[in-house]
Amino acid sequence: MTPGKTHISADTTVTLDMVAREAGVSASTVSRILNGTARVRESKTLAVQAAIEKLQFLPNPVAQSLARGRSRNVGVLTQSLASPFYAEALGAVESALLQANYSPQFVSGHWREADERRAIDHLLSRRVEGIVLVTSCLPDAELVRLSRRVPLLLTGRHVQAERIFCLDYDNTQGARLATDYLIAQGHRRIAFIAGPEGRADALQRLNGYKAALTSRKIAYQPRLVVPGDYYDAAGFAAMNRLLQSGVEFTAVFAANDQSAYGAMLALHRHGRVVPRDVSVVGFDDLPQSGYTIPPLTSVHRSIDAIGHAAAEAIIDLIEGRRPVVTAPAATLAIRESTLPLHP
Amino acid sequence: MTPGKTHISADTTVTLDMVAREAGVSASTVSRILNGTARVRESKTLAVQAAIEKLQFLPNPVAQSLARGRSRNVGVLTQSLASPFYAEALGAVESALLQANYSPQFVSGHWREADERRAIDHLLSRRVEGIVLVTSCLPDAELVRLSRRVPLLLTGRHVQAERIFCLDYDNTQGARLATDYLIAQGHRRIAFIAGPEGRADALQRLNGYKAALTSRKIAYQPRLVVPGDYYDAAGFAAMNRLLQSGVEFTAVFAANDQSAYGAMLALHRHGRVVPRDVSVVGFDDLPQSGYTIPPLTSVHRSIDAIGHAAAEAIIDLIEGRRPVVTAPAATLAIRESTLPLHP
DNA sequence: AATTATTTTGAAAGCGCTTGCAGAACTTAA
DNA sequence: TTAAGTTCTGCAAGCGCTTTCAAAATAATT
Repeated sequence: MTPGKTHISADTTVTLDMVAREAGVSASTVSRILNGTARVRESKTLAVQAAIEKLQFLPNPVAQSLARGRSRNVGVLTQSLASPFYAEALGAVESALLQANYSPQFVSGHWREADERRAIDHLLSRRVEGIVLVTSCLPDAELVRLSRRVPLLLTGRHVQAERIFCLDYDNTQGARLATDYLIAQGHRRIAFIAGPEGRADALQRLNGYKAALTSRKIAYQPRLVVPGDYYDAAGFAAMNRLLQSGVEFTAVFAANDQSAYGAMLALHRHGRVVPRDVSVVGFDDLPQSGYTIPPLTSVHRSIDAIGHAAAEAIIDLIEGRRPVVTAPAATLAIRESTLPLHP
Repeated sequence: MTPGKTHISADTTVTLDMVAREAGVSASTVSRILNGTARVRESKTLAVQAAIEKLQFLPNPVAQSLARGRSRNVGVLTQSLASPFYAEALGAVESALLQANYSPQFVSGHWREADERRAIDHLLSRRVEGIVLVTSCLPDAELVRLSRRVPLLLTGRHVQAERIFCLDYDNTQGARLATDYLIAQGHRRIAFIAGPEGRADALQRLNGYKAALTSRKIAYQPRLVVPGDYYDAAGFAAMNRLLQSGVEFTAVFAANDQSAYGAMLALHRHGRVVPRDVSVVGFDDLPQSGYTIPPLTSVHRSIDAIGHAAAEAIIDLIEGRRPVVTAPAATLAIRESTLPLHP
């Protein structure tokens, strides 16, 4: 193969020594130039750069990791790569991490403790220097224990520990915002489709709903709250239950957009028109939600900002700094699934 | 810290030598036991296993990679982690790869050549042994060149080369299926909302649409075809154009589900009821599509199966085998967005 | 011009694991 | 019991890079 001006070079891997030889200097010098860890004579720097260019040298990060004793890998655990909500966050985490020259290692836990544990072991064996937990199923104690091995960035939940930083994205306040809005529109009988039991963020959303009600002196009615699990199917089922139970309500607040989609379909099936008969509000503001019929009013948080913040915080933690990040506050994207009660 | 029976051990990293010393054997022996690369006396094996257990030893994959000259990393390039369609495929790829003891390295290209190139460079520098390209923006020649460095698994497009394996997921046939169905329902004026220009899969879908028409002796009418880009917004705009242009049509086939969502909203805005006035069919069958209003008829392919197949194929390629995988054929998920023309 | 303080460099020793090679420990055959 | 086979096992040499240490080169002082 003739050595051509190819962007992608031939198969033999070029090593640092080869560069050193080509440039007529020692390996140490090349390394120093590469890492900027010491002054080097201009002329040599130039020669080395030329050699690198000529040989198309790419340092081998595996060897670097081994020599430095640092992997520059950070684990990113998500429950499901396929969830539209998390997917967006991951994109943000990825770009921020890459920018800081860390390599994200994505793994997923499928909402199962055992899977999550296995995934984390995988990350540990890969010598990650920190882990971003985009929600976690594991008990607090286990996370605390894990944090002794490697710093943790946890979203959606609060666990107190030296090396755990929790990025709260204000579920409570978001839920309040949504409920307040419905109340302001004159609604009094507001149903709530809950998230999966036992998950902190789901609980927070429920609490926000309750808080809004009580602050406006509206009695909290357990009958208006139906269980869900954040999936469309459960939202559908929940709304059916609600409709069949005969409780009166003029609005529904769903713990997330997917539940809201399901609920809207159920309403549609029962001949109830959104928003004329029932107002619906979701939570997450998926990109999708601007194109449902009708477009869904939803609690919005910049997932992108959250992802970036998470990445930055874990880097701070890894590098021994105290993270100073704040997740942006929730806002309400008002669209067409809500209407004042008596126009 | 008292050495307790913790799942997660203390901070000092345990090395193979420590295990060797603890078990009273040499490092080589430990290595051989770990890798099963040679017979070892039963008694030593036991001793080593005990030592491993006691010290909670986890081999350092970085060192392994360096020593073996193999990373066991495989790159997975997707255009957008956030796309609901790809996210699902990634999950499948991940699990298959992990199962075979490879580590997926996800990166995204954002549909931009430059970004994709950078992402690939990142993968190469990470010494991946193969790359799964869940679609690619790069020109054929570049992929061919890349394939000389590392085997490639390409989906959504066909490029001929020694170490490129293309996993076709039958866009043409899927589009035909959808169009045929509409025709069978009596529709003759079928509009088509296209995908992004220049992308192979988008073109294939258009071709499938055309093929179905001509095979039924229906003249292909360019006026019925409007451009889109696979996003909801474009689907919305496309339908508006169609409606304003005044062409008659009783059904629409959108190049993907997201376009269909946008189109349905536009129809809704114009007071056209789906499916009574217009039948709509999508492509991809996103999980979402069972919960739109009305639930969307869509071309379905098991993304999960595709992801698995892709992972297996790239492993075959890496390990020097010829992949023998076939993507499952497309089927049509018939739901409520379509109706016979004259019931 | 002779010293001394600085700045550059290279040699060499790892990082934690794998593996070719050859000697040690057992077996089996004679 | 001894020679010839087999089956284990340890030594040592890497894998490709970083980094310490001390020598070499250069610059600053007297």
